[in-house]
Amino acid sequence: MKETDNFFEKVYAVTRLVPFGRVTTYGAIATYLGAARSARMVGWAMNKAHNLEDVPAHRVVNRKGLLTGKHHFDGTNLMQQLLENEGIKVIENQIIDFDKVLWNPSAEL
DNA sequence: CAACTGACTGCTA
DNA sequence: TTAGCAGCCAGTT
Repeated sequence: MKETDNFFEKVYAVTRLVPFGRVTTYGAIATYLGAARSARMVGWAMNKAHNLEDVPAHRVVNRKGLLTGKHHFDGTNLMQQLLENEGIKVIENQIIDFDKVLWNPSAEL
């Protein structure tokens, strides 16, 4: 493939470092990587990452706490199911107490 | 070769 | 306050 996956590689690394029961946003990761305006690229990285079991893409949601990417998972509510499995409450694709489960790499790291 | 879409975000009306 | 629009990078058609 490509060796310049530094950006994507970092996305995978941060996503994998997300603590149990916590979630992060595309913007948070993008900003942490220095590409605040490239939040979409994070989503693109997740698209490829969803093939990698090592990358908990279900812990990555948009800034509203909405499970925008759940549609990309195998099942229809697989992403929501995984989040609930971690103790995160999700209703109608929206994370409850999103501010409490939000994990900021720039702040925590 | 050119244009559009896409797991988003932030600003302006 | 809520709603709408433009900007960004990369991949696909």
